[in-house]
Parts: sequence; C-alpha cells; structure tokens
Amino acid sequence: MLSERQEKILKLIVEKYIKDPIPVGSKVLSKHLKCSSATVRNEMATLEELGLLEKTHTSSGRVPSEAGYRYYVDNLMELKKMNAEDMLKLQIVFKNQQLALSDTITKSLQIISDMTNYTTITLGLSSHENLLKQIEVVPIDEESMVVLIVTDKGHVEHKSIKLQDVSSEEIKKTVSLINNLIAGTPIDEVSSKLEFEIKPIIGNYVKQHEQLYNAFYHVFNDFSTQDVNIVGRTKMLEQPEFSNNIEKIKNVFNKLEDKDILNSIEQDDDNNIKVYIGGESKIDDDVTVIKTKFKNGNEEGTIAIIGPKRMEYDRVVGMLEYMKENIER
Amino acid sequence: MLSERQEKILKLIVEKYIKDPIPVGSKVLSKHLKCSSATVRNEMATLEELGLLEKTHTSSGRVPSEAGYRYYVDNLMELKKMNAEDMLKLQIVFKNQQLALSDTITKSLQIISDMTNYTTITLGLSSHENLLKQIEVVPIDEESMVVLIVTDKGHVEHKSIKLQDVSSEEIKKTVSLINNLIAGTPIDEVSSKLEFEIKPIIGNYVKQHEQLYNAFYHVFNDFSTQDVNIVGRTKMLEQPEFSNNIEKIKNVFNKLEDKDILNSIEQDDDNNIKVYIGGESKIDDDVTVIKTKFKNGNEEGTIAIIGPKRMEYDRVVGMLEYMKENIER
DNA sequence: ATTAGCACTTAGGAAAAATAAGTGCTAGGA
DNA sequence: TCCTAGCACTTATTTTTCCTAAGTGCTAAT
Repeated sequence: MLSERQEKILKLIVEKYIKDPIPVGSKVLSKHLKCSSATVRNEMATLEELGLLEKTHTSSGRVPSEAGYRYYVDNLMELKKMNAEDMLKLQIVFKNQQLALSDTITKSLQIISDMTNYTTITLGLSSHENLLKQIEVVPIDEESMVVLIVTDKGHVEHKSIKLQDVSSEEIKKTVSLINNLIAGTPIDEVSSKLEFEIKPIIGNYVKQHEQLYNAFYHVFNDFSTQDVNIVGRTKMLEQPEFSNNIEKIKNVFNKLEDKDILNSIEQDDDNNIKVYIGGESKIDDDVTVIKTKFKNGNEEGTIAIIGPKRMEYDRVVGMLEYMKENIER
Repeated sequence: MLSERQEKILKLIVEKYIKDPIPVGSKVLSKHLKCSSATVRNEMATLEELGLLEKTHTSSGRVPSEAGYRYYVDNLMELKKMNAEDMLKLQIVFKNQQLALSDTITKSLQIISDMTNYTTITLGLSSHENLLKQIEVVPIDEESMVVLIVTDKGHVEHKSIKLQDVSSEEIKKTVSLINNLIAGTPIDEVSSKLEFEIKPIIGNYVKQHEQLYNAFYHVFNDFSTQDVNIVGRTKMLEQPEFSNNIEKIKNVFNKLEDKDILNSIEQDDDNNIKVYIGGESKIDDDVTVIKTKFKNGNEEGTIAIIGPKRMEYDRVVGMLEYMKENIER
C-alpha cells in the first residue's frame, strides 16, 4: 500500500516523464512537494524496491517501470475530457447520418490520429465471426463481373472476376444457390462448403462449372481474414523513443502487419476500455495499446490507439471513451 | 563524348557503388582495367569535371552523381533478364485467368517488392480520366445499402450508405436516372452533375429527395481521386541511405501519401519505361522511381518501383519490362 | 600517354579529460 | 521517529586530442 506522498511522487514522475522523456530527479520533484530532495530520494528508493520505478543507470533520475505505468493507469490517472474544439471536429463526422458506421469510425479515427500523433486501428471481427449474409453479382461486360459479399456484421467486400462462356442464367442460379444454402456460414468456412454443397449441384447443369466454382472459391478465399484499418502508421516516427531506433520502428511496423498480433487485440473479450502497457501489448516493450470493443446493432468491432509506452494515458482513454459512446448510439 | 575507358570506369563505379554504398577509389578500379591507379585518377578527375562523378570529401573515392546515374541508365546499362525462379513465381499469378487485371497486378507487384526489397506502386487513372460506367445499388437491410460504382476503365468501388424512409422504388428510379443521364461523365464531375441533372428531377417525385441526393453526392465525392496501391512501404527502411536518417524516411513516407506527387508520376505520358533519378523523382534526392504505363483493353494505369538512387537499375528495368509485357497480353 | 612516388586531406574511431546531473548514506536536528 | 543538509561517489554525455586508413592531386620520370 502506497502512502499518499508516494502516490503523489509516482504520479508526478509518470506525468513528467510522459511530457518529456528524461529521467526525473529528486530535486525537481521536491519543488512540487512540501519536503526536501533527500526525503524524495528515500521515497523513490522505496518505490523502486516496490518495482514501480527504474533507474537508467546507478546515478540517474527515475523512470516509471511497466508496473509503475500500470499503477498510474489503474489508480492515479485522472481522466481528461476532450477539449471543445477537438470534440467539434469529431461531432461533424458523427452527425452525418448517411455515413455507414464503418466510414464514420474510419474518419473519426483519422482525426484522432492527427490530433494525438498516435497510430489508430479499427478491427472488424475476424472472418470466422462474420457470417455470410448474401452475395450479389453485378455484370460489368461480356466476361467481367463484380461479386459483392455482405456479412451479417455489416462488413462488405467486392471482388472482380472474369468468366468465359458462362451464361448469366447460370450465374444467377449459382448465386441464389449460395444465398439459399450457404448464407449463415462463417466466411472462412464458405470455401469448403462451396465444394461440398454447391459444386455437386452446379456440376449437373452448368457447362463451365469447374471455372465457376473456382472463381467463387477464390473470391471467398481471398476474403480478408480480418477487416483491418490502420491510420497514421508513420506517427510512430514522431515519437522520440523510436525516431532514434530503426530496429524498433521496423519491429513495430512488422507487428502491425502481423495478423496474429492484431487478432489477439480483437480477441480480448472485455467490453470496457483496456490498456496494454509495454510488454503487455505484444508489439514492443515501448509500445502501449489502448483499445475498446464497440457494438452498434449487429455491427461490432474493436478500435485501438497505439502509441509509445509514454502515451498520454489520461487523454487517450478519455478520447476512446468518447468515441465508444458516440459509436454505440 | 566519353572515351571507351571513361565509360568503363563510370560503369564500374556505378555498379560497384550500387552493390555497396562506399565511395570507390582508384586502386580497386585499376585492378579491373589495364592501367595504373594514377591513370584511373586522371580519368576520374575528368569525369568529375563533366559532372558525372562526385566526391564526398576532398580525399574520398568517387560516387556517381545524378548525371552519372543518368548516363549509366541511358548509355551503359545492360538489361538483366529475370532469373527463372522469379519468373515462375510471377507466372503463377499471370496464368490465373479468373483474376481481375487489378488483382493480378497487385499480386505480382507484391511479389516483386519482396524479391527486390523495393516499394512498388500501382496507379489507376485519376478520377477525371475515369468515366462513370454504371452504378448499382444492392439493399442490405431496412436502411442500409451498398452502392457499387463501376468506371469505364474497370475500376470498381463500393460504399455503404443509410437512407431513412426511401422506398426501393425511389432508389431504383434514381439509379436508373443516373445510369441513363450521367454515365460517361468523368467521376470527379459526377457530384456536380447530380446537382443539376438529377436533383431537379427526383425533387418532383421522391419524398426524401434531399437525403437521397446527399447520399449519392457523398458517395461520388468520397470516390478516391486516384486508385493507389502501395506495397512494401517499409522496404525503404532496409536501404542503408535511409536506415540512418529518420528525416529522410519521414519525408519519403509523407511523399508517398501526397496525391500530387503520385499524380505527377501518372501524368507522364510516355508509354515506355521511364527512370526518374534522385531529384527527378520529386520524392527525395536519394530516391529513384522507375515506372511504365500499361494498357489492356480499356483498363490502363501505371506501375512503378521506388527505391534508393542506388537502385539495381538493370534488374528493375528488366522486371518492369516483363511485367508490362505480361499485363498487356 | 602512363605511372611511380609522395605530400597532403579528411573521415572516423579510440582514448582522455572535463562536466553535469543525480544518487546513497551519514549525522545532526525537530 | 521522521526529516534534511551535506558530501563522496557514480555514470552518461560532451569535448578535445590523437591516430589511422583510405584516397587524392601533382610532379617528375619513363
């Protein structure tokens, strides 16, 4: 259990370090407290023993440890409300009734990324959680057509395909077969269902059934395993802990492409705002991910803000709360 | 006019420097020539006077100047054929008949980016060169629907919109009005045409005409001004001239988001392969862009490979030639 | 024309020295 | 018992100095 003074010191150190990434010394802190630097030093030593602070070298000031940030986020942080100007910018997007939810989210996260200089991510549900709702084929010309795939969670994708010597009758028939027999199936199982439920049937009366089957097979196979939208990747370059360290940048960029990592963010079933600090983020020891699930009607997904461990937690959590509220109504 | 020996020296320097980015000295070169290092030094001095070589400091070896690379590309370079293994990888993509052209290109450029460690770009024509071919509306549920926009150049986009209290009759009617009256219009002019040609008509018999008009207006307004696909952005981080220089990286990343820059690549009307070296690239003095237009039926666009000025010109030009050939038939 | 030889230049790395920031600990005071 | 002034000590950082390796330009001889 921390004393009031210890908490105050920890809070000061975290907030100071977030503003400016240099280790914090006892002298500056004593100015904000009613005690001498020597006393602060003693307290800091205790906090270090508790694992909440760290030194970069024997005689350096203190830096928050991962546990220190954790304690700050869980116990000390005071949420920051968004300022009116920023709110207004977002309201313009939220007020637009004609926008599909996914566009609303993309646009608002774009704005947030610019305001904060952090990377933002939207994740739809993964393809095994999306059930096929319907497909539609729109002919373009002789050979080409567009296949539209709609899932129950409101996710839409289109793919262009080419078919030779297949009549529009045959296509229509196949489409309605798929809509009748396969709708409701998780997207990532559709390809295999096609093989066992559609292929045998169309084999009987579609001349080019092999080709038709192949085309649809690929359409579903290429369906993105996860609906991901990352905005402001390069914001990471602005953060001092990365701008001197190409290896870290490469690592972060690569992790952002890694389906498994993104998936694990989405998999977390907590509906509230959750903060993954440093190692917890699975991205990089110096990265923090703050995320929340959202649900609006049958559309659901995850939004996340990714920044350095030195992220402005109070501000970002506030923003995410605001986003979630607005999305959900 | 360069002597044969001077050309040989220039070629050696360029190729050596591309392999390994350290200034090339006279001693190493003399080993590849039938003359002493002193002679090479004299020739190098001449080449420097001609502006084809540069020194990094008074007593350093030589580095090709922009003009040096230019001379190399225009006069000295011997095209390199792709190796069989790489060719095979690409053939698998090109052989797939069901893939739409744009998917074929995306996939093959992905492969090329991996093989070369350079960034690749596909550019469709800009929105004023794409004429609206048709739109199609697919209802999803009570309120939501997907609008599919198809251009004459084969570019397809979809947008989800929401409409309250608009009957499917009214929508159908509006869609067919648009298809009849506005098809053939450059995409970026559609919004304004909607206002003058569609709005007045639907105003008469669609109850929620304002809302309907707004929805379509936004759909076309949000239509990407250019169909861009960038693959392997982070490959740039692998190049030594960037991996030590965050500012350069930021600059390049920012330029890659800049519509004007990309547009100027696409605007160039040369149908052959074109090489923009350093400053010519408008991206960065250390960046080279190699691009070519392609045309297949009515689909056309530009593909480009972006790498350091120290790019393997012979290899990349060869690849791009191969790509172009395959795309065009 | 070519080349051997040599004085000269510069970047880059290692070592040494100076500086600044901050710590832990001791001993005295409230 | 808690707090604090004071001081010796540690370490990163910066600056300075020195050294080396690589390569050049120029001159004089072939």
